[in-house]
Amino acid sequence: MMDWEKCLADAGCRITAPRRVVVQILQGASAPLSPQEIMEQGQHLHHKLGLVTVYRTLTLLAEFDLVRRVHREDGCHGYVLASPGHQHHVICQRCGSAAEFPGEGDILALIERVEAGTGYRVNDHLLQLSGLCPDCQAQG
Amino acid sequence: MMDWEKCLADAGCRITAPRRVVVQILQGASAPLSPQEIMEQGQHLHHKLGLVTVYRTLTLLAEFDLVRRVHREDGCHGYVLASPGHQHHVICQRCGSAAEFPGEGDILALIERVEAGTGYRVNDHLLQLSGLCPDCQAQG
DNA sequence: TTTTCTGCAAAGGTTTTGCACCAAT
DNA sequence: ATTGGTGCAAAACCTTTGCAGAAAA
Repeated sequence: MMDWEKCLADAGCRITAPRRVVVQILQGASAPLSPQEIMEQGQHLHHKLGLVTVYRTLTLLAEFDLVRRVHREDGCHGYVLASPGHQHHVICQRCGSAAEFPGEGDILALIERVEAGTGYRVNDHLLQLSGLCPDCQAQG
Repeated sequence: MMDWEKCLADAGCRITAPRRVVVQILQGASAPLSPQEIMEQGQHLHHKLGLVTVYRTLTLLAEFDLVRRVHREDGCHGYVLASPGHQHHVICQRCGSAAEFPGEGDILALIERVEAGTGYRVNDHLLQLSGLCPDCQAQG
């Protein structure tokens, strides 16, 4: 239905019920979800869904850049659907909701300065902001 | 001897041999070390050093911002001594060495733009670059 | 039919907790 | 002497792996 299916199919991967469920849950999520959370929510749609399959599906989706992995304070990883061109997230410290922002321009300028200053060649970057979403700010 | 001791002592914490060892190992490290690695190296200085104590020491040091936690590809966390004002690191993907860079100026500008664009209030940020250090670039 | 995927069970690795002993103040 | 720290063992996690059965192509 969506082009993640084409993306997987072109690579010789099969479109299965568990994979559809994982994507569907992520599509309805406003915050990064842990594999555990994806399984719990996904079992309402496919009650046989196992945690191992969720992990394997997320790994697969991540290989195709269809999902992005973010670090959560609680130690496990969260996953969000990747929208092309918007590679970074702000995560609310209170309710966990996430918003994307485009930051490539600023980052590239920073990276150039770092390369000049340190001598390192920078291939990748991890940028994640945290704070309070508008709703949680209003609730004081 | 150094001011981390004063920092802990002022907070009512004791200066013990294991804590001295953890700090000493981190002082001699050029790359972020995992708790396991800190324990292994630290046991040359204090052979009774236990992994649990390393974890607790790192947690304590992190509370005082004396040490910074970075994410490693292998899933565990790495720790580096924090130098005030230089809050970010570039990590070499090949040899693991790390360099610090000051990026506050660029980051603050970015954060202001994100706050304006998303409505979130940003309290904290995680920025970590990875690439190749000068030595590893030279080695092809 | 053939190959891939799934799900269970079990293992692997990191990090945390409980508790008795030890050490810094 | 008190209080806090240490280290062991064991628990609690998150995540990965092996394998037989199920499902997609």
